Amino acid sequence: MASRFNALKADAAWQKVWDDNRTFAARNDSSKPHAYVLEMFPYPSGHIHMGHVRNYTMGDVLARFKRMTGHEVLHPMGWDAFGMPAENAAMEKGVHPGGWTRANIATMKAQLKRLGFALDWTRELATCDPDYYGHEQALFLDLYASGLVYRKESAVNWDPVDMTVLANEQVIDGRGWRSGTLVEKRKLNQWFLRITQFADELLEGLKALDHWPDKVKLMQENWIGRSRGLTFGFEIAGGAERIEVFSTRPDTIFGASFVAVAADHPIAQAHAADSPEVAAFIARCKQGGTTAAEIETQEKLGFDTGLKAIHPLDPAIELPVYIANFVLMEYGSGAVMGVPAHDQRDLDFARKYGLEVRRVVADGDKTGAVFDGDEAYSGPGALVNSGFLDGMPVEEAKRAVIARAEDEGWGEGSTVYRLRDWGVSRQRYWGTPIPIVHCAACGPVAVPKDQLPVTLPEDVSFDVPGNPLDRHPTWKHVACPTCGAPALRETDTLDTFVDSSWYFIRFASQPDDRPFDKATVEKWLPVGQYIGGVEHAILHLLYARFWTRALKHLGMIDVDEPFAGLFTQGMVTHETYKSAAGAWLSPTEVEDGIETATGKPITVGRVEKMSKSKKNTVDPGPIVDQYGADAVRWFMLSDSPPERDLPWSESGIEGAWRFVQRLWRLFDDEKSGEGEAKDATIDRKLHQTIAGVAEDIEALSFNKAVAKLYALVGLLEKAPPSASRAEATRTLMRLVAPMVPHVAEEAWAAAGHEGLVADAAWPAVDPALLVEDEVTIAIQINGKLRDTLTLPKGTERGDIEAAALASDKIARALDGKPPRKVIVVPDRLVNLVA
RNA sequence: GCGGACGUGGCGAAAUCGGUAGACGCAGCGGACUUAAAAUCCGCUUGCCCAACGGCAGUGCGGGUUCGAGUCCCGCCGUCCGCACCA
Repeated sequence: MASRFNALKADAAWQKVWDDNRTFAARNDSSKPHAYVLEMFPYPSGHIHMGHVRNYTMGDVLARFKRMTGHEVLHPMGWDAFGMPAENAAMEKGVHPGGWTRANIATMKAQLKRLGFALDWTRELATCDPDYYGHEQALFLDLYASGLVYRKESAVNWDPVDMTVLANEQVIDGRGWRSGTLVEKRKLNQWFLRITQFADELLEGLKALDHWPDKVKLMQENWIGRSRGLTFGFEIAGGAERIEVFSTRPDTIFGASFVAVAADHPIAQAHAADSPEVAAFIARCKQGGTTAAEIETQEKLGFDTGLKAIHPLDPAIELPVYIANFVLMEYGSGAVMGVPAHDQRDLDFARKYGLEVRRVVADGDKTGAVFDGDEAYSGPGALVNSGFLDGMPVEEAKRAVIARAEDEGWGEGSTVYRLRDWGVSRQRYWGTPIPIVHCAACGPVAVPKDQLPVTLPEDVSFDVPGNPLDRHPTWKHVACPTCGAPALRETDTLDTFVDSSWYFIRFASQPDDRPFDKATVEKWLPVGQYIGGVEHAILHLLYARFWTRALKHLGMIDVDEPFAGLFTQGMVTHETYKSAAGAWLSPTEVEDGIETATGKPITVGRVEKMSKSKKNTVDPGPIVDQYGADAVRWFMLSDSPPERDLPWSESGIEGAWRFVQRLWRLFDDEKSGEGEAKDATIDRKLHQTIAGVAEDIEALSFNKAVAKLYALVGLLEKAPPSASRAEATRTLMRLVAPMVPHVAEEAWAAAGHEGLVADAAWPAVDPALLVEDEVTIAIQINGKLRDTLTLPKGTERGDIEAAALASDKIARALDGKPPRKVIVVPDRLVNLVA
């Protein structure tokens, strides 16, 4: 008598059992091998979205599987709780960022629990809790003491109407999001972490990360951007000044036709003092925001200073010196030589200002000095029109120029990085206060550790733009810790990326009196498998790697890399809908191509990332209530490979729900207990599935594991009763347990097992059952399939060939002519070349 | 602008080492069961040609290497992601 699986009831019951038994609490001192499975912790925005569900389901399957294969598993959860949205909510709704955040955490925690994740909630943390950020302040001061923290001027987006700093996100089409005014760059004194000191280590360390996606390693490599080149000086005609430039293409030095400096280069600044025109041009360069995309896509502008730079290899050549808006003060020395023929940006600039374009690298048979066209040539070739370099290939010429510069003393070979130091100052309230006091007499002074945490004041207002900490009546006024004189607290807070740069360490070890215990951390780290969105491929992951190395540098931890394995999952997407009137419609407002409210037909748009603006989001809450946690989890794992986008669909979740019911019927089916005969087909399929699913889960190829389980279930459903069928059905409970744990527990208990399936061992594989004794062999003529044969595995080449030639279809296709050549791949195919 | 990826039926995909393209799921179509519906079960399902046997084409586009290419190489096109103050 097949009953229905009541997901609502079973979900709640088993979740309570896991909670009551503290089934998923990790024990630091367990003798089992340790496994640390971590998903990127969420920002508490208010509700769990499908992306979270997908991310945490993947980690959960792995965590549960690791437990079943004998590991002590750490699978924690927490909250990346500082950030701008809380302040925006405060401005819009008049709520306190802290209250808003904590309410969101409560909501989202309940939603996560509803999905039955095997999480160790005893280690839950929120970064906005002083118990967390106080330890972070201590770590910041350790870095400060070791010289890894410093202060310098750096540009921010400035809204001149609201008189406030804007995040890049708050700059829309070059304008402040509230005021609508054009944004400017403004310099502020800010705190920086010396990540560049670790540039080389961070680059070299990538090589050891075998379980990271190649694309992420490549992106980090390009981001760090190590390049070897020549740093050299141009003398200025008739002056004492010298301009130092860096070039990765010193070989093209005879092709230089201008020198360009950044707007905030000292030479530009010096000339601004004498010339209103220069000052005006520099002011123009300050327009616009600070993002690389904005700077590099804006029109390339230059201003001829009238200065002439003397070519170091030929004093007769004088190059004009421009101030240019595309040269960055942060990279190299803030000045470049322009070689238009072999760099696209330089070519655009030269054509615009009518500068010489001289070919110095041969492009095939094009060797003339006059360079036509608007496409720079950056490929390989021999040097031409370059004096002593003529005829050398590019790499040799680079070495020759560097050698000569070092010989003659006007330059030297150097390595520069694209990576810049990490600016961590934020002019905002809802973040970790930077534990520094500014004293007129003593300068910046670290807050003594026994005075930590420096906590955020609760009584703040968001009715006017700007940083509430800065205008708070009392908070920033303190005595200098060194001399006792009246002083001011730093009112900037830390970038939230600092919070997420060590949370995985605090998960592993959480003493009250210090950030972590070294020995305990080393039991768990590195994280075995880290899972999250690819949008974090560079910044978060690089900062966390840096922070780990910095702690090692301080002797606080003996770990090089925080994440041994990394997986970046795709987004959850959904169709978009528009009403007849052209407004976006949410999926709940649409049924069968009709807008429910108006009865009018709708337009179905592209499948896109779920977003509020397109209204194509699906709230997991009601879906879980309707279909149960297992169906939602199963859907998240099915069909799409985890690194690719997953299109959410109503029919898809229904299919997943039907599968959970099918499983239950199979488990509940009384005939599975009957019969004594063995069934070799089932035995073989079962063991292939055990091995295959294990392999797929380890590789995070959940979609493939799902397909294998479907195939096994399909076979069992159709099979007549037998001992093999009964055993396979019982074994199946453990195979699906990591993915659909609630129905698995229910069936496990109903079958009379003691204990939980969550604590059961992964079934053992009989290797003898993994191999097939017969194989299907394809017979091709000229690579085209003409017939297939079933032969015993391991049949000899000659016998395979004979069997192939004996086929009627083959004989007909060959039309009596013997093949010219026969290729036999044992156990695979025969290809006859006619 | 720079950097990274992806592209296979109506849809999500599979093909792990260059060896039978489309496993598995969704949708669709036909059938069984039912007074009816739901649920469930069975069958079909890349396109074109053929009564059938079967044949031809086919993995974004154009070339190439190979007995054999979704897979390797060269050149395009399209889509998506990141770019340092969103998290």
